[in-house]
Amino acid sequence: MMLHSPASMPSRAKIPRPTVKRLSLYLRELESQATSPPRTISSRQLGNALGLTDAQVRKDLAYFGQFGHPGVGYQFSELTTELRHILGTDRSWRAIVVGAGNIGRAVINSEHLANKGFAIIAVVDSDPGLIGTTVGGHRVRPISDLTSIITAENPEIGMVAVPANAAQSVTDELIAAGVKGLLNFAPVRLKVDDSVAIVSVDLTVSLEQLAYKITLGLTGEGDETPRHPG
Amino acid sequence: MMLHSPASMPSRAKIPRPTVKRLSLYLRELESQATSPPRTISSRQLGNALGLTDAQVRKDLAYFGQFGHPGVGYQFSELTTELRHILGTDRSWRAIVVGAGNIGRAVINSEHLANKGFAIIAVVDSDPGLIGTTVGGHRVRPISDLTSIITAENPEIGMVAVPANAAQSVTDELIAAGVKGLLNFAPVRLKVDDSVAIVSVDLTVSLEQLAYKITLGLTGEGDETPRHPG
DNA sequence: CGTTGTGAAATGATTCACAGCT
DNA sequence: AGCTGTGAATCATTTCACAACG
Repeated sequence: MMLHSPASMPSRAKIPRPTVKRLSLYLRELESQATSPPRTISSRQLGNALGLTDAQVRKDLAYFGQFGHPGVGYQFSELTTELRHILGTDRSWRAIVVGAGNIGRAVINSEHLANKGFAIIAVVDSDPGLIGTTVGGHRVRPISDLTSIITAENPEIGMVAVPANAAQSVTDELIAAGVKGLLNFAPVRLKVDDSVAIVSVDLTVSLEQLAYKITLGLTGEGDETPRHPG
Repeated sequence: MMLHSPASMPSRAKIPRPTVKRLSLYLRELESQATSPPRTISSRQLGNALGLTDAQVRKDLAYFGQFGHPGVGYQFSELTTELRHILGTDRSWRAIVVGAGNIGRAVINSEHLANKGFAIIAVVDSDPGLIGTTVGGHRVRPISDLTSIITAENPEIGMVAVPANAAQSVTDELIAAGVKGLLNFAPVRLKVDDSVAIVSVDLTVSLEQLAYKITLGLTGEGDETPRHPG
């Protein structure tokens, strides 16, 4: 089974950053149409569903291989499998959640996590009032156990769901203990050496983007819209 | 007082979409350094804090006016005020939250909302088990009241925090009732006419992006990193 | 002198357009 | 006929480099 890592592939063109985000959308769309026939979908159909051009869809997919069938389109099952493989959700991931507050609880209880192969192996918090309580089937453990938990269980992912002022120290601990990636919900830029991948979700930023768009009368989703429609 | 709407400005250059996201980051950084001196910050300092080049910072800000002082930099208070004005968070916004599940509760309880001028005017849900309960000081009301609440209170924003299969119908109702913008947490692309602004937050997409980055060994935040560092 | 604001150059991403396969 | 994959062209964004300013 081939991996999509630079070393194991002969040498692939550089992937535009926006492309990877769209791969998630392609997969989401395919999965939402999980109902049986048709067994194939064309780049035009897939693009229409997401507000993208057919050329964009084909170009994105072609960066990773030749999954399509000329005259036919893309097979649902084949493309779904490929996208999961590219994105890495065809394997299982383990995550430790730091912070059992509002956001932490929402993430822990999200059924989407498990569906995508993400397993929460532990939940920790610094609040004595939360430690020992149960959240989504997980007993909240003291944050002082963070390093020993990671050493023992070796999760690849740390989810930072603590207030902004605690985020950097939590991050430092997670990295020192050996996590490979961070999902950051705190509204700060985390300073890290380049040994770790980061994806951030910031509600404040999203709200400001929305306020900006409303004020200017910009409509639609904006990041998924063809630039030259027609 | 000038508005940053197309009609009221003499005619401004087109704003790159990535620029607006960075404006939020600039504001976030300024606010996190709210402690007194220094009273000014240079484009280089601001860029360094966010992993951006100084030129990027200056170019972004220059799209909206001349806020800097040559030889000095940008004044904290002045730039903060301007950014809030551009992003629209110097006025107040009202939002109705649809869905009092995991995500809905997290959003409602987020203190950042109120800090940024976003007021929740109502929470509705379709689950009889939730209706009547209190979430973050708000009594959960039946979703059948959605339209009448909007008609009466006229919130600009609807927050869609319902399962994917309910998201489109909720959206249709929100738009018909007159909201101007949507913050969508459901993992679907909402189909809307172009009378409404949308910003989406999809945890599944974020997780997949993270899995992809870890698999490829990509490090850092990726969307905020200078392309030609040095 | 250090720093901004900004054309011009360089880089990156999207769309076009069409050869080639089914 | 319908569709993919892709080089070439177009469009968008970032970086460079420097004049002008305090």
